[in-house]
Amino acid sequence: MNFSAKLINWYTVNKRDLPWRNTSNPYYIWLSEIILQQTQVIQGTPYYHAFTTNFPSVFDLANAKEDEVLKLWQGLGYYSRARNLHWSAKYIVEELNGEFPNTYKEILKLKGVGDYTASAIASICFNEVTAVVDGNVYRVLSRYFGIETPINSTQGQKQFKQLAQDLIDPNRPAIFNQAIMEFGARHCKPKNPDCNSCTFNQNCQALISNKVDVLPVKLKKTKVSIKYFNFIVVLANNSYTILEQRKGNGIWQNLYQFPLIETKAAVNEQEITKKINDLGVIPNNDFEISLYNTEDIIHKLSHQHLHTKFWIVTTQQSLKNAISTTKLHDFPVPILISNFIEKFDF
DNA sequence: AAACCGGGGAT
DNA sequence: ATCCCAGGTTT
Repeated sequence: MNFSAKLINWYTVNKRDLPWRNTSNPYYIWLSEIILQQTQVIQGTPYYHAFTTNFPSVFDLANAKEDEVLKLWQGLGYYSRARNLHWSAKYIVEELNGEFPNTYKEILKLKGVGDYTASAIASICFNEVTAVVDGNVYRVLSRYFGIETPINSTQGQKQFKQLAQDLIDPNRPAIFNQAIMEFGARHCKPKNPDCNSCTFNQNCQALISNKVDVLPVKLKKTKVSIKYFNFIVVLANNSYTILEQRKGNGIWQNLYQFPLIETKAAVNEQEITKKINDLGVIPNNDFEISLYNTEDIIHKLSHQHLHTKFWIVTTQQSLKNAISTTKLHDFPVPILISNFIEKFDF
């Protein structure tokens, strides 16, 4: 039996019953693929249910406000996915008459859709013979064929894409693509794969050469930078506060937060008071300040560790652009802010 | 080619 | 503490 046939046999026995496997509606498959980018199934599944429930059709998603889409995406991370999802829904409605594109080439024109996602949708929904290459596929193929080309090099990306394209069953592209990903996720795992019970253990080059634990090869780890975030939690007349929307480049684009003062090092109450005075957030600089968390909250992102202080600033002044604290839950915020809102007794 | 973009699961 | 996750975009 060849690689493809063995793989599909494994899949028919071992596949999970996942929500998006019960549909071939390209809109739902698209939602699932965007949600699952760099996201484990266990984390993405609740969001898939939320989006299909709140936006049952591409028209519903296109008609939503961006804040609504971001709010539903809150906590999932990589928020450009949500913004691009919304942009693409409007594009499909306005430019394509609401009809989902049905070829790899046309699907690729959607924002937030690259080679992997276009291949996945084209194969699963339209039986186009386009091989997917995700993290699972890199791992399975690098091990089975003993390929040591770094998977995050330009050469590696081309090599593995071509190999997957050579291997895909042209008669069953949808099954093949899902099978190789499921096999990577469930059996050929990053750590401690069960090679003894593996259907490929007579032919796996990594197992034969004792290289299972070094494949796939990946270049360089990015180093983490440390930042110091001071959120100014205004509490005016015990019922109003201030939020700002993050603009421009950087993390959490278009999400909301308490006014942020970033510093180059940890600051004390005196220093932050001066900075608040300079900003002129509170009329007449008439406020009292206290630190909510005595120990910095260290919020860890892939490339940054955010050493965070929440400063509680109380005042009796009336503020412009203030919102009722009862409305705080309506805004899309980073999980760091959401956790604070849940804990703090507004 | 390298940097950037989140949050959480698995070990 | 480290690696990884049904990756894509920007610089």
